[in-house]
Amino acid sequence: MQSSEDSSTPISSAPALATIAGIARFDGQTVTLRGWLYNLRESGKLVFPIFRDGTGLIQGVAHKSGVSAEVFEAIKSLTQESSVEVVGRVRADQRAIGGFELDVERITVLHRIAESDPYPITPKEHGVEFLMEHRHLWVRSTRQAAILRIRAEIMRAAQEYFDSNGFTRTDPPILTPAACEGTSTLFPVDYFGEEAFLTQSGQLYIEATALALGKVYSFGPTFRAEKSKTRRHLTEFWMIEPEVAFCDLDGLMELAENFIAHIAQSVLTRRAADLTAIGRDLEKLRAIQAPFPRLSYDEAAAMLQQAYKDGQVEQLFEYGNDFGSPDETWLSSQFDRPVMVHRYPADVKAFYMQPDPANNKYALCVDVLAPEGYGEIIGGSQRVDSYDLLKRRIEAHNLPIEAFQWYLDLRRYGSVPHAGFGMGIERVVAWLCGLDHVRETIPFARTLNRIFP
RNA sequence: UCCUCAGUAGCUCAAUGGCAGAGCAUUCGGCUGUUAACCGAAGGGUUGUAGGUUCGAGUCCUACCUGAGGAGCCA
Repeated sequence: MQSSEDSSTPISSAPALATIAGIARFDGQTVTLRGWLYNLRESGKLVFPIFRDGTGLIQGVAHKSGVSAEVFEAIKSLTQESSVEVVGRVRADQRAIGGFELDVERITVLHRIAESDPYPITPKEHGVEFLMEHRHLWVRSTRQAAILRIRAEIMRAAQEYFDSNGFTRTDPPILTPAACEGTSTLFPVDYFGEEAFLTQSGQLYIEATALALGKVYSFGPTFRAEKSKTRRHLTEFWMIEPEVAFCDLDGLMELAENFIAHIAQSVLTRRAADLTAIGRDLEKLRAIQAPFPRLSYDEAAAMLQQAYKDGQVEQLFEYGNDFGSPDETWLSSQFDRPVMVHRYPADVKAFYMQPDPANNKYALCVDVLAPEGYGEIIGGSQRVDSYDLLKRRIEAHNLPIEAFQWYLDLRRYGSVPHAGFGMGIERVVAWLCGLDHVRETIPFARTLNRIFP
């Protein structure tokens, strides 16, 4: 009977299997590494193969007089990204990038890439189109791998925050019968002859589960058929959405700032090496602590109008409109941590947002704008809890009332004040990593002009 | 949908309207500590597509295709 540990037994009989990230504890010992050739340098009778194994990079060294002719030739003729199993002695060395080198003793070439069809992504520069066309290979690069590890940590920390604060994860359906806010930005699918849509938000559904379980969240992909071609947009992206019964706007803003601060500090603690590897300024992340600055829409609008007078923004902000992208960029650049803008005019916001009792021209909503021009990362609100008002809103927006009967039931049977928000994971990854574009924040980005590979 | 920019070797880019080039990658040779190593050599092209102007077009004009950045909309 084979034990499960056999899966980590080297292919050839060989010393203990090690990973590059955990190589330090094997100093002076002979180990087996499994991975790929990252790059190869030669200097006469010396070869320096650099290996990667998914956890890091390590430089190997072999001297012609130190190994058999077969081993030396095998290393010398390796091609980039050929897969190998290497046996060698780990040696601390100041000259090496990771602090350790591997004196190669034996090598098994699992798959050697032919010279006639070399690995396309070389260690030099490449353009966006070429890299996206080869995304399935691009993810092997150290930078892309680091970003994906940071993404994984952001997702883990986000779930951890809710899981350890009394929330229950309740994921809504991805196939949905009707639009939340109009159908123009939805992807239609054929559902046994009926038209269905891919979800663009699970919010309405988690309002239902929040009234069942109190504090809930959902986490999954969402789809928007917006023809947006910017560094902040994907057509398929991951959103994490909490929804809380007996919660008002103030409670929601407190939740949002504590949630974001927890994610930022977790990434800083657990993925500092990856952040450094991709060139992120860690000081900017250390500043991300609650509380965050809060601005009412009116205060933000006044700041924008003053900024126009001072020549800091190009276009005069017209009071009553939603903020444009350049407006958000300028506003967020005034702070060293995310800024929460609340109480927008109800007219520019969604039908399900609760009016401010102090002035019903305003909606009890909040947008969280990330610093450094990364834009809106969270949009949320207190929800309308009155049956009559919600029904009037649905009718005023010309939405099909039949499709919303179940949603109205939530106000018909034991309605309570409740609030929630949605946070786009990719924008948070782009922001925390300091990236130019969200296409690098997800393994395989779906954008306006790309659904390949 | 609109605005702007780009498309030349496998990749990244040059080329005043006048012989289509370099670096990297690949192959061959050299080098006993290289750090996107370096040095020498070789192979590698229907200049996105279709028209047009011109003695002559990679270069100018028109249309289309593809991509990028931005606006609107959004997370």
